[in-house]
Amino acid sequence: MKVTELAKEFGTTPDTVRYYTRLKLLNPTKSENGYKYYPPTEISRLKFILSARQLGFSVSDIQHIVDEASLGKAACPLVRSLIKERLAETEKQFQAMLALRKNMKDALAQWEVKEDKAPTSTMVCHLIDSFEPIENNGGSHE
Amino acid sequence: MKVTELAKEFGTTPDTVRYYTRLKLLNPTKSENGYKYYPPTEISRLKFILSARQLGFSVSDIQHIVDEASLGKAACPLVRSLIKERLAETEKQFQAMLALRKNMKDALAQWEVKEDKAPTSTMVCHLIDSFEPIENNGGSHE
DNA sequence: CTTGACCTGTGTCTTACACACAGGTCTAAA
DNA sequence: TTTAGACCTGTGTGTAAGACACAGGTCAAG
Repeated sequence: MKVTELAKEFGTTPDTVRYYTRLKLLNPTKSENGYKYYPPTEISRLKFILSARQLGFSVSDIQHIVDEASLGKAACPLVRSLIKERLAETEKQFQAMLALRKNMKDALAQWEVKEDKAPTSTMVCHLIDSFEPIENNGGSHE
Repeated sequence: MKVTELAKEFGTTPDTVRYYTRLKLLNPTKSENGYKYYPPTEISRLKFILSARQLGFSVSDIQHIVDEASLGKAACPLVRSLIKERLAETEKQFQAMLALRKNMKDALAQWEVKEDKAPTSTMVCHLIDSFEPIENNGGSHE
């Protein structure tokens, strides 16, 4: 399989496949014409990589996992350990996004009814300058 | 105020203040010794920038807003319009994170009870290879 | 034989800073 | 007075995961 075919097969882009190939995560064979061909083992490896990405592993994580496996060792303990880390990070980011989203929504609501004002030397935009996050008194969890 | 003082004042880093200064979002005065000093107007501008960042505006957005205001025009319409865009983007990312988080949690649960397996030529790690997202039959919204 | 679709390598761009580095400046203590 | 330490300067590089650009080679079809 050639790069574009492979990408289409899995709903990704040729650039992504080339990126993984640059990083030696994929190791296609080179034909005489200079083209890269991906044999079945590399095809399933791409599938693996894409699955891992969907599960929140970084490309660097995947490199470590693949390295481990290439030594013949079961990568499962590493995989379990990594996903715990990534999940914790994701949880943090998730909470941050939750807060951000609330701020944005609150701001949008407040602003719909406020009039425009010209800027001054100390004030760029009173909407932002005077925005007050609405206290969600305590929160429901913990 | 000097750069580190200013950063501390608002709970940010000197590097961040320097970054905004590089971008001309902040325009300190230069003293004879070469040091930059931030007068009150620049101090309130930093406050503005940090507030805007917290509301999800990109640094580039803020540049546009500041440009608009520096022409004496009210930036409010631009600000309202931009936040709608950013909120829509945030909403998308939020849903993506929600799905990712679920996938990660499901995977973690599935994996706790699965044994380790050595890799094969076509399988790097059976945990990832055989992971199946748990259908949340339809979902509650829409 | 030419057109167009594909391929190659390589390099740059993106975000919002963090960090490094060489060298200048200020302050307080020795 | 010297010197140590903490600050400052400009500039350049690194980050994640690709996207995009570009010059040039290859291939199938008309």
